[in-house]
Amino acid sequence: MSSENIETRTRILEATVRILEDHGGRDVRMSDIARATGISRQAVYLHFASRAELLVAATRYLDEILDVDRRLAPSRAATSGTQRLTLFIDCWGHYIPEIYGVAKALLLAQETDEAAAAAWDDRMQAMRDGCRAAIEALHSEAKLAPEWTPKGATDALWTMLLVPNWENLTGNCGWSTRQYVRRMKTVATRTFIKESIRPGKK
Amino acid sequence: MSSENIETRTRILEATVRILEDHGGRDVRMSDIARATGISRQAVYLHFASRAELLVAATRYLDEILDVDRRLAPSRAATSGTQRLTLFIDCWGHYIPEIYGVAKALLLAQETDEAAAAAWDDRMQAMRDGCRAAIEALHSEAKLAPEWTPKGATDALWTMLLVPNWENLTGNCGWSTRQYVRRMKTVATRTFIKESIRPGKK
DNA sequence: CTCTACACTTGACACAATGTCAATTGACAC
DNA sequence: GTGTCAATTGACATTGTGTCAAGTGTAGAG
Repeated sequence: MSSENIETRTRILEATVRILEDHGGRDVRMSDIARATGISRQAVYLHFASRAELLVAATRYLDEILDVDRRLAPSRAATSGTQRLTLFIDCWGHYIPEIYGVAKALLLAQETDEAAAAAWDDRMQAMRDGCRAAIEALHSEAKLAPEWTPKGATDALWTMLLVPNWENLTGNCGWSTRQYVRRMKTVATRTFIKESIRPGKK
Repeated sequence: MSSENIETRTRILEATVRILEDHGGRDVRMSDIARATGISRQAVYLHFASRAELLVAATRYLDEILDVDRRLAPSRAATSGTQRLTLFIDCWGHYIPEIYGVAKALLLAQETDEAAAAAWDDRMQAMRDGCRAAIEALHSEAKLAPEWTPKGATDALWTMLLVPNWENLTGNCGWSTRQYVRRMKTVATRTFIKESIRPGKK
């Protein structure tokens, strides 16, 4: 039955997300996912053509559950560029830890797999759009620091917020999510907002 | 003869560095290195126990050639924290493109190999020391922005300067080395130096 | 001149993990 | 009952690392 089909597919995705979170996205084989789902390794291939396709589907599945659009609403509704920037960092900083396992797996798969690379790239471009929107908002209010063009500032902000940086700061440097959010706001505020009108600490 | 031995070893390292630079550190197999050296694949294992060991040796070999210590001298000799910070970024920004191929290969190997991970980590800790020295210099002159502790600022500066960020900015964002250096100085200066005494654009 | 040492070669193989293929099982629907 | 379809089992191709064993060629030592 087709509902069986879909049910199994969903069970695979659930197991994939769970096991990737557990293992931080590393050392998870197709056979591990199959075992966690309770089916044979080959059965996974009846639903997903390749490991990369499964990872991409798991990413989408997780995003649906986490409801990214709703999370981004506050930033989109911001009444100033400064607010938009800090609310975006808030949103992103709390989002990363929830997707980290799956994101890391995709990030690793990206090195060897075209499809995974494209999926990751697509995701990161969406994040870049959020950065650009915040920078554009600042720019249109003439609050962007004079050293920056909107494009340069977007590049810099985007890069700072990339997952490997979060990984380094929370993993190797021991920052908490709270510290990450607070300090990335500090970096972004100090770096991009013209000092004459810069607000004090949040 | 032992000199033959060392000569071959050096030829392998030369070929490794060359081929890694050519390929941006990706898709370089032991057999490719052997072919580029002009020996059999197995002969490479007579000189290096594993791919990771070869990559680590290639990194050291390249560092010898590039004379990292000499390059760092200006930053070390800086008379102010601000100068130390910007000279460090200068040095680092011009160093990365020269080591990128080998660094990227080590970075990729790191994901699957303990020894490569340790070697990379060691290298990055050395870079972190440079960051810490610059931040400490600022701190001791009371020029560090009040939002930051020395440790937090070191973490943040270190993370910003990591290789994957350079990769994203120069690769995906199209920044030149000149732009990278200039803009990273802007980010670091604006982020970490107390505004009352911050200098104008370099 | 021969013996030995040594770097290197050739070819075969173990090992992981992905992905493919073919034959089979079991359940449900008509 | 028969066909359909998901899933199973087991075998196999592939790719790259790393290991092993036997053989080649050269150079120095006796």
